[in-house]
Amino acid sequence: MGPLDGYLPYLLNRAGARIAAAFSEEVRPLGATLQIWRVLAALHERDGRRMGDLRETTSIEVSTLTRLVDGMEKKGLVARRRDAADARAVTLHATPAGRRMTRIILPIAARYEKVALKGFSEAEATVLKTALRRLFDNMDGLRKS
Amino acid sequence: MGPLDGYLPYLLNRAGARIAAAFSEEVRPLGATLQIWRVLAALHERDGRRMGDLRETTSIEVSTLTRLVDGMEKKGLVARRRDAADARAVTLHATPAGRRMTRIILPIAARYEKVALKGFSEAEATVLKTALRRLFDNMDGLRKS
DNA sequence: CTGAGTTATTTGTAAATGCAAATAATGAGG
DNA sequence: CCTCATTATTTGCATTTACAAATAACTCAG
Repeated sequence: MGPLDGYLPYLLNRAGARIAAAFSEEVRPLGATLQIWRVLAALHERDGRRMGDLRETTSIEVSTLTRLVDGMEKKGLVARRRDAADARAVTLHATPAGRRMTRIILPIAARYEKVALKGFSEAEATVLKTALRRLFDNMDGLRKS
Repeated sequence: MGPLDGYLPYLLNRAGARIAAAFSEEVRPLGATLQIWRVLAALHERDGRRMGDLRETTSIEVSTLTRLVDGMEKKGLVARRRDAADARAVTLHATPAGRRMTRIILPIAARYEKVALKGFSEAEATVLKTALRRLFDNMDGLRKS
C-alpha cells in the first residue's frame, strides 16, 4: 500500500482511470469511446438534448463536446438540429445507427458494473454510489470559496 | 438525477474530476499542480525513488512523469541523480524547496479530505476508501481478458 | 570480454482537453 | 425595428497526455 493510498482524490482518480481504460478498450472495436458512450447514454434517456444540457449531464466541457459531436455526426451516430423554440440552441438526436450502438453498449456497461463491483453486496454497491454522489455534492461550488 | 447517475464509472470520474479541479485551483498559486503534489507526496514517504517506482505509486505514465519531473527540476523542487547501484535508473530527491512545498501542501490536502467527506462518519469514510481500493483491485489486469 | 536479450528512461509525435475569444441568435427597452 | 445585454455554441490556441520508437545501461551465456 503506497503513501498516496490514504488520499481520497488519489484513490478516486486511480479507480476511475482503471475502469475507464478497461471500458474504453472494450468499446473501441465498435468505433466508440467512453465519451461517445456518455453522449449516447444521455440521448438514450432523453433524445433531442441541447449541447449545454449534455454538458451538464455528461460532465464534458462544451468545447470538447462540440468536437466530440462533430466526430459522432461524421460517424452517423447523431444529427444536429437547430432548436425550433430557440434558434441559438442546437439539439442532438440519435440516428438509427446511434441507437443501434447504444443497444450494443448497454449490456457491456452493465457487465462492467458487475466486474468492478465483484465481491460487493447489492447494499454495499448502493452505499458506494450514494457516497460518490454525496462527495460530488460536497465539492459543489467550492471553487469560488 | 441524470441518466448516467446510475453508472459507477461516471460517478467515479465526476467526483474525482471535481475534487481534482478544486484542489488544483487551490495549489496553483503556490506553483504546484495535482501531479506535482503526487510526486512530492511519494517522495515525502520515501525519498530517492526511481521513475518507474514513481509511476507505480502515483499512477502517472512514465513519459508524462519524465516531463513533469523536468518541470519540477526547473522549479528547483527535486533533483535527478543516477542510481549508484544501477546506472540505467534515475533516482529523484526532494530539494529543500521541494520539502518546504510539501509541508505547505500537506495540511491543504488534509483539509480537502475533510471538505470532500463532510457529513461522512469516520467509519463511512473508511468504508468508502476500502471500497475504492477493492474496485481498483477488481479491475486489475482486466485489460488482457 | 563480447553480443543478445532485458530493463529504465527519454524523446517524437499525434490526439485530447480546456480556457478564452469569436460567432450567432434571442429578448427587452426605447 | 434598432441596439444592448444575455445566452448558446463554436473556433483558436496552447497545454497535457499517451503510445511507440529511440536511447542507455545492465546481465549473462558462451
